[in-house]
Amino acid sequence: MAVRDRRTPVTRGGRGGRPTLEQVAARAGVGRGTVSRVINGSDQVSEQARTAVERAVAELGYVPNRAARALAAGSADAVALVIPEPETRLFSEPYFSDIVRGVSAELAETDKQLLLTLIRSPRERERLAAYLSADRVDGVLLVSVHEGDPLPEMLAAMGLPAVLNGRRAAGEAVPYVDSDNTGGARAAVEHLIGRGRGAIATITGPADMYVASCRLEGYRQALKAADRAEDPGLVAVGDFTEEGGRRAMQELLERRPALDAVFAASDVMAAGALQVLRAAGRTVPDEVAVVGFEDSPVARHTDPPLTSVRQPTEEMGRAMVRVLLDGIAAKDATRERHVVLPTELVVRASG
Amino acid sequence: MAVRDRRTPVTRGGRGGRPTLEQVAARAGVGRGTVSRVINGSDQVSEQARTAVERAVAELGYVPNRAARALAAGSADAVALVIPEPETRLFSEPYFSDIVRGVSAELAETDKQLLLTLIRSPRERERLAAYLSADRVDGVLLVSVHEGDPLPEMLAAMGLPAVLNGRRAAGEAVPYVDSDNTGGARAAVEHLIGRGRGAIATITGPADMYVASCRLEGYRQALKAADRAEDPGLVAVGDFTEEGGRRAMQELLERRPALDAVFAASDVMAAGALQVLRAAGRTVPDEVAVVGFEDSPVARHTDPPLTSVRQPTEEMGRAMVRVLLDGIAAKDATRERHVVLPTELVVRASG
DNA sequence: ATCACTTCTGGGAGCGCTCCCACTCTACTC
DNA sequence: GAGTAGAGTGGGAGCGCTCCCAGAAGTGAT
Repeated sequence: MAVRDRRTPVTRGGRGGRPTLEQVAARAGVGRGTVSRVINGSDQVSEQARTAVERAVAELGYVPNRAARALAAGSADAVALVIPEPETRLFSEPYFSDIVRGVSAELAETDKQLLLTLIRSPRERERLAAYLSADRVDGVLLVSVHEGDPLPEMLAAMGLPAVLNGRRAAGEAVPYVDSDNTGGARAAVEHLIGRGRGAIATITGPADMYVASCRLEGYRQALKAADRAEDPGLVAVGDFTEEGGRRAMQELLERRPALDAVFAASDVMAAGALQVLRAAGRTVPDEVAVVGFEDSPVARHTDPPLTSVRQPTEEMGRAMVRVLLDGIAAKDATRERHVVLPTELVVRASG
Repeated sequence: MAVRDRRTPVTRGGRGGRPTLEQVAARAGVGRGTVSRVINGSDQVSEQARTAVERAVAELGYVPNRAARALAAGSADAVALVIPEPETRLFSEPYFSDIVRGVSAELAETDKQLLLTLIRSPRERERLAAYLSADRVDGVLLVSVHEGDPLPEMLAAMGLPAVLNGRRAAGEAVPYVDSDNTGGARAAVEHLIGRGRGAIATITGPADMYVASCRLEGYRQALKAADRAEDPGLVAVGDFTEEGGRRAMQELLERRPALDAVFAASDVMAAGALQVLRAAGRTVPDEVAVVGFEDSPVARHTDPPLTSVRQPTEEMGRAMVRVLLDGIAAKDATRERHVVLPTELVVRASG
């Protein structure tokens, strides 16, 4: 007689007695191994056994227990989406929502789960690594990591695959998915040139942000391609906020009153610029054309609606997952996994 | 000789050999049970043992293996945030972002993980229940569930605690956290009345949505409280989209050209109304005052900026988690868990 | 019929925890 | 000094899987 009856033989904690793999095996008249093989799509199973198991699974409504599987297999079947959330409420931006949608969509085709982690304090940041290390996730998607953030390197050291959205700097080593910021900016400015604008100003993001420098680079490329000299007086630095956009526009107006176009490195800054232009009595787009970047909802609600550069945000989310899964599968080789997706200019009334 | 050397004694799959509870026990010179007790904060541990274990944990950098814990304890230490995502890209709305932030913030204090699940097809919807049932989560947060959706009842039948954000209908039985839609609408309309507006129109949401009827009810209450008769001609039905707002405004203008105020049940519809008013040559707020609902970013970027009713969205997220954890803890009693949070009127230039 | 493969298959062992029983101490009480 | 509670503790059993090793069955060549 076995010594086992202090606990009810039925499942203890969880929701009602879900069937186990063992029960499926019994019902199908096969061994556990065979059921496991069928569940995991091994081809080392006879058709007969397969059908028997599949029927049993259906009849019992069997769903594998994730924890048990993770424990036995040593993998988590989950990836984490980590979003550092500094003072600004970055996550509120539709940009992130779109990324999440893409991620979720692509992940739905796997049976991996999506674990959402917002980091809102340095303390949480520290605990994160420990959390992630405890065999809880197979990989990490990092959104909006800033230059100098040690997280990617920490993950790499732990051997945890990771993917960034956006490069932290030129020559980013960690796998990433980015949009073609330079090309997008260039297209925007070329559009302005094509419309006959002569004095095209730009409001950039902070100089130490790589996106910002890419977009500025695009602006320069377009000017150069059109054989125009670049006038430093037409470049003002913003900080990706509306207020920053206002200040920068003010500055530009003072320095170069004759400007007839502005390319802002973000829609929000463009919105700020629009306000200043109006206050200064300049009509948009007649006297000054304005183009933004991102094609956020804001762009549709400014007056006039903003011409802007659209990023394939959702697709970026999807691509991130593909790159990550790739990295998880190839566990060893740190093969170059860099994806840059094209942007698209959306022309509206502002320029 | 034991029969165990076909597999390396070291951990197999996962990232490098993380220490196990057993190793911590050995190092601290205690049994597994004691370590477990310390980790889980039991008070049945002597100070001496506790310190020894704590030191060992620190020295080894021990982090409990989640899968093992879940398997042994029969609980998942995770909750799912389920977001049905119909045609409209609901998730992009800042509203959801804010909910997520609240949820995440509140959850960070527990050691539960947040699992994000977007449902974008009926097929995914069907698979969801099976997924959730496999002991994968301890509870479910449901965002934006529509009337007639069987999900909450399915979860209840499975014994899985769930919390809704927003009621599906009056007398909602499932635990929920909602904002005071009626009160918010009432405050908005009272504000309009207080500013001396005489013919106050309203653009409502779809009649079959409970939120919509609540906001309409608030409109009515305010009129009644001011002893004003309600004019059906001043009520137009929208659908929470910008286009719907435009149509409704058009309709109102045709029916009641003399109206001098509009309360729209959402900012987006208010934005649409604003466009129509401008096209019709009406100045806002001089000739017509406009108030929206939600205080979304759109409200800050319309021209003029929109007076709107702010919901404590992030706090709603937090409250949802609290209610859910409560439900998980009290596994049996389906005690009334209904929370309604107050709103706040944010006055801007539009009315 | 025999041997060597190849394909399938059952089931033991073990993943790292939590639970809980049995047991050892201490500190009181009478 | 025996008797009775606790308070603390160790460790066996088991959670539901995956892995992998032996074998059983089937196939073809000799």
